[in-house]
Parts: sequence; C-alpha cells; structure tokens
Amino acid sequence: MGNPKQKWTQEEEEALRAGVAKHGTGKWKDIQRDPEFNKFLFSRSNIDLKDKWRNMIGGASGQGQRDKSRAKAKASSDAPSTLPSLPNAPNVPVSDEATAEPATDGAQRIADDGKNTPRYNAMIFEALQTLKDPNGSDTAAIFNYIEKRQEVPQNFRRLLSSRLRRLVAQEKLEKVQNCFKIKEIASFETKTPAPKEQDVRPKQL
Amino acid sequence: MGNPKQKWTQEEEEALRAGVAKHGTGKWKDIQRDPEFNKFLFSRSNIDLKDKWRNMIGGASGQGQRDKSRAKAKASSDAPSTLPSLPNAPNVPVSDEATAEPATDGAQRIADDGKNTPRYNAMIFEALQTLKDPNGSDTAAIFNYIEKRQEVPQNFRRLLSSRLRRLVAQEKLEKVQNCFKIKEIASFETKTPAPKEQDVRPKQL
DNA sequence: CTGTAGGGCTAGGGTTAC
DNA sequence: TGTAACCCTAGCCCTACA
Repeated sequence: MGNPKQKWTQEEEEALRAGVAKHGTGKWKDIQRDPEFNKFLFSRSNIDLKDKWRNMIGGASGQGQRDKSRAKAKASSDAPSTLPSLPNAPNVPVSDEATAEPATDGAQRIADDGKNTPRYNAMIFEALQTLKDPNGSDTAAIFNYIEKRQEVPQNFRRLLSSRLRRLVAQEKLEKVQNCFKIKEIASFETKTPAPKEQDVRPKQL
Repeated sequence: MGNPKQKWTQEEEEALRAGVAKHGTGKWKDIQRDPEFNKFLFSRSNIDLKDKWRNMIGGASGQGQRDKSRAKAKASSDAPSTLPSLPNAPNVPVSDEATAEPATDGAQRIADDGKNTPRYNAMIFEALQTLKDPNGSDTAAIFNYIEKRQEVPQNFRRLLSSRLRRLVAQEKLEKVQNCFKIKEIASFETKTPAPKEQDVRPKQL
C-alpha cells in the first residue's frame, strides 16, 4: 500500500521549534497558520506538528545536545526569532499577562486558551480565602469578588461555574447547598501527581 | 496545564443514557439537574453531557479537524474559470520563498496560509487531464509535467505528494498502484469560503 | 442571562510504513 | 524489531443562535 511517509526536513524541524518558542506548546494550529512558519510548515497539519513535537522531545530530551550538532552556520541576515532550545520554563504559579507580544491587533487578547485555567483557579481560591465565609460562598459572590479586581472575559461567568464544578470534582473544593468551600488547605497548587511527567510547560499568557 | 481531562466512567455513561431515555435528547440541563442522575453527573455540565452524547452515538459524526479546511460544499455551481489560471499559466508566482530565511516578519501579509493550496490542486488536475493516461499518472510524471511549465518551490515534490494524498483522502482522486486518476470532475474548490482573516490594521501612529 | 447545536482544537493511544 | 510518521477519537472550549 502506498502511503508515502514524508520525513521531516531540518528546516521544518527548526520552524517547528521556533514556532513553539513563539507561540508555546500546544498552539499547533497557530504555529501552522503563522505566516512566519507557514513557509516551511504549509505541507504539515497541526496534528503533524503535534506528533512531530512529541517525538522530537522524546529523543533529544532536555538540553545538552552537544554530540551531533547540526552546523547551523546559516547566518540569517535578520532573524529576530531565536530558535534554540526548548522554552522549558519553570512552573510559575500565577503571573499576570506579561511578555506581551507586540503588534497584536488592537483588541486586548484576553482570549482564554485554556491556559488561563490555573489563573482562574487561583482567583477562586483567593476569593474564598478572603471572603472566608464559614458556610462558603456562592457563585455570585465569587464572581463578584473576582470581577471587581481582575480583568476577566465577558463570558467569565460561564468559565467560573465550569471551573467551580471541576474543582469540586477534583475535591479541591466542597459544595454545600449552593456554596463552595475550600476543602484542602494545601493551596490549589496543582500537586502535580506527575509520576515522572516531563512537562514542557509553555510560557504563559 | 492544571486541567486534567476527566474520562467518563461507566456509571456516568449509563446515567446519561438513562437521562436521555427519560427526558429526551437535547434536554441536557434537565438531565443534569434531575436528582436521579445528578448523583452521577454532578461533576458534568450540560455541555459535557451534550458532547459526550455526541460521541457516544455519532461515531460517524466526523470531526477531528485537521489541516486545511473542509469545504462546506457550497451548492452554487461554479464555472471552471473561477480557478486561478491553469493552462499555460503566464505568471503564477508560486511562492518560492520556501527556502528563504525565517522571520521575515511583517513583510508579506498575504500569508501563504493555504491560499495556494487550491492552485496546487489545480495544477494536479491539469496535469492529469492533459496526460490523460487511462491508468493514471504517477507522482513523478505529475511532478515532471508541472515542473516543466510552472515555477514551483524547491520542495515542491514534497508538497505534491502531500496534496495527492489529501486529494485521495478526499476522494477527489483515486489511487491505483502508484498512479493517480481523477475520480470525479466536480469542482474541487477546497478553500475556505471566508478565511476570517484577522484585521491587519496598519496602525501607524 | 440561560441553554443548545455545531465547529474546532488538542492530548494521547493506536496503527502503519519503513 | 524499533521507530518516525500518521490516524482516530474522547474531551472540551468557543461561537452562534434561540
């Protein structure tokens, strides 16, 4: 059966690396769409990118690939983008949006990519800890607390109840009547039960 | 990411099934609220129920978006002339930038995105129609045909086989042995009707 | 604002070609 | 046999719409 496999070229690999450095892990479609990388990756799908990244990190894990370095002596005339090692950022609990990518269109990009999830969780815990109602706080109260001191997307209410539900399911929170309480005081700090998870954590946003 | 997926358990599935039997499909919120099922579904949202139901039954409901668009098959008839020039295309400057250095940020906003995918498809169809080999033509023949009369990127061979594969998958082409044949001569307008391009406002203050 | 339908994307396991 | 490349599907999120 003919199903010609297309081996990845070096250029494609580097474009992918650069794309991950710029957009973060998991933003495969964005990377593929980015005109900067689309020149190299236009024949690959977002899924392909993901798959390739998977077995790129599997092989050359971590750093120190000093053995067979491909001479990257190609002096780019102007390459503002660095396409070096992995953006292996340490786990930063909560950080406000920073590292703003310049030149985004006017709209403030509060878009929730799911990457804000930990941030929302943090807000929720903060709200509960501050309100410290012995009976817990209901959705409206939490919403109110957060909305007053954080910039949140329009549909934050939905996100919030989704988050709350999930946290209850994860037994981080407890629900009594219509109110939520913190169950474990060990902070939400996703205890990361990672057995040996090799986490290539993207930056943040 | 602080958001591990939550696989559906057997109990949850059954509760959902029972809920649909009782309330009917589409009544997700009712099912979720029903105390009879809420015991099992409390950690799921109505949306979750809907989504789960979708892939419990659907199976055939294709999704898993991959790569380029899936044309919505606009029923409107189209003249073959809508296609970007085919025969003896005078100047179809296929972006041969493929070997240029990365990070030409902001230079072209024409974004190769996938805009030339239809053009490549057109080339392929033209080649097959001209060669009109009853057994079909193989990759090399197609490549040769196109390369001789169009400017193509350096790595066009890769692109070509990618396109061929895709077209076979889309049942626009048929593959026998190593040769490709046109399956149906309908329109192969495989491009997004509305690219939904981001506003590239040239903000210059 | 509350809900639903449908599109779109990703993670991860499975499969295939080499 | 091992592995890179590719496929399939569950789980969500997002937007549109009523």
